[in-house]
Amino acid sequence: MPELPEVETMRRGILAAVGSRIQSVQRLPTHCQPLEIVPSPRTWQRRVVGRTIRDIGRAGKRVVIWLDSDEAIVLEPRMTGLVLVVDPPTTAHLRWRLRLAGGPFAEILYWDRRGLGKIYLYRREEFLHRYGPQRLGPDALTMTTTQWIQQLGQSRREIKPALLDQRAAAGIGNLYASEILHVAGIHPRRRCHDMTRRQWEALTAATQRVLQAAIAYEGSTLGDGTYRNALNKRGGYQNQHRVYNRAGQPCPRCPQQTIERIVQTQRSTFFCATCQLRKP
DNA sequence: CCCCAGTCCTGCGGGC
DNA sequence: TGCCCGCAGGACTGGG
Repeated sequence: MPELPEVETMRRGILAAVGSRIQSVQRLPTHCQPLEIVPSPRTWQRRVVGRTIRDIGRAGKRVVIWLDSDEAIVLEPRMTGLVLVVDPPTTAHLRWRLRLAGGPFAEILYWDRRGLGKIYLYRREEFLHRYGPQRLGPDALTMTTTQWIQQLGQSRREIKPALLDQRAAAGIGNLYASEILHVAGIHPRRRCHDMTRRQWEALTAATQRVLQAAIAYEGSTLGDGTYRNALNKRGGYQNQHRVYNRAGQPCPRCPQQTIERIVQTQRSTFFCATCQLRKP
């Protein structure tokens, strides 16, 4: 479930590791396979051990650890991955460990219950190709109205599935797509090419408002309690959700109406049919 | 090119 | 009570 706010929280949680030196890198017990780690463990040793962490960034929903060798470790948590500097929720699903020296953290851990996540090691050119503008759109947090219209203004798709397309905008997932459209007052089935400039402006503002607030609350920890920050603490934004997982409950903007759940491209969408109009 | 369905994976909750 | 099935949705693949 980690989307932009959760991954940004992970990034901030390990940011103080900048300047630390990597003492070892380990794949943890094989009984928690499969977790794809590319390339081979030997290559990891050779290219990573002894390097210093120069910067920690984010590429959409991935944490990027930049080394002084100009290589990047990319942590892609997908559904249930966590990046931790303290003991994980369980030892069973601990997948990967970076031991550090010379900074505040002894280690950075990667834990993943379902194991859908991935970890990559890229040289700068590989990274730029992999996450270049062809593969990954502008970061949703700072995207402008002009960029939104450039990316999706001509598309005949419905807006909600389009928000999940990482080539259009990087970082939005299923939860925040519904939240953003409710704040913007846009119907999830509205076609992109039918949206007015005023609606794109509303979408831009809503995206920034929702994602920034979610970051301030350190992300959303849903009912299963999986998502945690780097210190294994829950996020708080789930208490601010307007529509997500709230089918049948009153709309926060028009309390006499109830939130509806529909399915678009095999994924749940939550919205209010009264204040999210299909027409402008 | 554009878009959608299928795939991976685990834990949980509903139904019987 | 115990079992089975469906569902949750990240990113990617294959195909219409």
